Amino acid sequence: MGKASIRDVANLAGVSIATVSQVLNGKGERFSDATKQKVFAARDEVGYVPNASARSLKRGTTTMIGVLVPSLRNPYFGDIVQRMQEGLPDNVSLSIMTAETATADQTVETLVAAGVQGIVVASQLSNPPAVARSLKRRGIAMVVLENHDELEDADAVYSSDTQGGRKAAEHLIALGHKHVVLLGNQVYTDNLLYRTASFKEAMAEAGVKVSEVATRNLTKHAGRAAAMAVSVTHATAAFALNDELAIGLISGLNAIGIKVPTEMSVIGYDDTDYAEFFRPALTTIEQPVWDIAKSALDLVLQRIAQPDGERQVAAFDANLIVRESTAPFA
Amino acid sequence: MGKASIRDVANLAGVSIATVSQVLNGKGERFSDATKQKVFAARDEVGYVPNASARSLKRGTTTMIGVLVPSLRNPYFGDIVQRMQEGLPDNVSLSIMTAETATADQTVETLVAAGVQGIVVASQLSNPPAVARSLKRRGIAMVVLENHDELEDADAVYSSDTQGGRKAAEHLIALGHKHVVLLGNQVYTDNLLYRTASFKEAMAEAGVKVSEVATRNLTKHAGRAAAMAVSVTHATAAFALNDELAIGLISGLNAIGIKVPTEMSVIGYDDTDYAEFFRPALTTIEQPVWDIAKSALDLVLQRIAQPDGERQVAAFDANLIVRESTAPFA
DNA sequence: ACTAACAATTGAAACGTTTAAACCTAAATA
DNA sequence: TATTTAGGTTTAAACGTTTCAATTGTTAGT
Repeated sequence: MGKASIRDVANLAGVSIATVSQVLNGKGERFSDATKQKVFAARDEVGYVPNASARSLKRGTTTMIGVLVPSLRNPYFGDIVQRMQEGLPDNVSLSIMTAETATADQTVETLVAAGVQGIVVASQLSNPPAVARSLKRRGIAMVVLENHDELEDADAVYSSDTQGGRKAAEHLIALGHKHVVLLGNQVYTDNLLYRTASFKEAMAEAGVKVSEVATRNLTKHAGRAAAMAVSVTHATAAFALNDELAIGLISGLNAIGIKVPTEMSVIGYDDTDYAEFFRPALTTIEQPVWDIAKSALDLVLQRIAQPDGERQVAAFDANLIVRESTAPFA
Repeated sequence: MGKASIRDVANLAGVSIATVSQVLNGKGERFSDATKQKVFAARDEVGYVPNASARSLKRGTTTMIGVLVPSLRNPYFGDIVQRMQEGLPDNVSLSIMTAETATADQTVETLVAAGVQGIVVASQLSNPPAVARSLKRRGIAMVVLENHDELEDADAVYSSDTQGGRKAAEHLIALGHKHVVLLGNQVYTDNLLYRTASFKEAMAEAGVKVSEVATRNLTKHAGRAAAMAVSVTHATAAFALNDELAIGLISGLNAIGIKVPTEMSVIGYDDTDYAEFFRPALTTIEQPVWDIAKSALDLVLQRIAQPDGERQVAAFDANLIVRESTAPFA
């Protein structure tokens, strides 16, 4: 009834547990075929599956990688996680957790306690360098999905938010807008900080006025709720900090009778799947999800294999995708 | 350098490892305050975190629950997972994996090997009753997110697809449509089987013609690709097996100049967040995600605590949400 | 026949915890 | 004074593996 252990297999096969272990782990070059057969047969008969705890206790290593994202409700992160999952080597598995800023540090500890070998962090930590240092000291690999210069103790992969913010700005400038709103969270994460800073900087250079409208978070609902606040600024274009927000904003704008893009242009960020399908199709800044996910996975795996290599950083371009939600200022 | 063990804490504090263990696990009623302080201080100094493998090996129990969903790219599942995550008791964690039909069985084994205590399965298994039996024999709790009558060895939670399919049909019938298309996957899962069967049954009763258009999968892209095939049927309404498909279909229809809902009505399934924000806002069948996620979590936890109780089933209603993507047959 | 080499298998220690039981000391009771 | 009680702490076994060194047969070489 209780799960079968290696001992049950050994007894049934009439061999020692050492034999069972070696045969089942493919170290069985030296064992006779007869023995191997007996072991496999016994394994199948009792339905033996190695106890993961015991194995990783002995081996001193799990084969789990933790992934920490803010929310799986945002398809951007769903996509990242999905892609990492798909690219996973056979013997390793992902432990996915979600945590907003407030609980991110604590969730990292949960992951560590669960025995992960490495962590990919997309959530905003309270103090990334400190967490990175602590993890490194404990021999756990960490790669962050952000551009943080002071992060000496963690590998990083990101697409340039500085570039993305600027491209969004330049697009709006090129369309002739003179007053835009920056729609975003008030609890800035580092990525968003770069994104907004570069946007504002570019706008300042061009002499375009930017009004800021804060939101509670970066969801569609928050975007919709902000529509009125955006409209009273009398700006002619808006930069939403992500696509979710943009979609919500457009929906809200629509509800109060403001047409996008004729009366107001909206540009998003991320280029999630939905951007293309939404109507008006979203003009947005593309983050190369596929590359980000793949690099993050590669980097963390590599760091686990070789803890003391040089710090690695993979930076990708953020690209403007022009669709229907932006138009020239008439 | 290597991670600190309980022994390091004990040495530094000048006590035995038993003391450390007991104090740190709150069994320390009998220990003097002085000792407790020393232990805590030592723990903090060396940065000790209990080794999860060793702990669960000894305790004979992990605190991990596996979740198996088809894809995190579909916000329906993202939402379910997110909600389970949010409702999680403090000491337990979720191990989320994705697997389409082909690999679902194997992924269950991966989860088992990782030491989960229970599994919530939303993916389609090759042979659910067999998997359920096998898991039960090994003392692992399982709850399936589907309505499967022969599943004696697993708890289940679902919203009635039979009801949902019928409600979708009735809505279209009430609007006066005489020829509709059923847009869906050719690899039917059990849930979808009920969904389509009841839809077709209701349509047959009402004497409405239904044309079937198969898709490769249930994604937005598949929906868009099917637009032409749908249009050539000359049906006046379509039932898409989920919202993703519906969104894709509408987008595709639009691209070939067919207006929704004036020229064709489209109804989806799931009522994901996007249904409400999409334009035209999606008429769809709501699945009570919150209830489903919560019940699934409760049930699996309960089953872990008490493996030999009566089989539990939680069934919810599926509700029609009328928005803008359906209109009377003109 | 005697050793050497080899093939096949096993004994036993170790991984880091938890926990029941045992132990020690000092104070309380008889 | 002898004995119990209680408080405070430790000993040691166990959990299920993996793995190195040791052991047993066998066969080959001289």
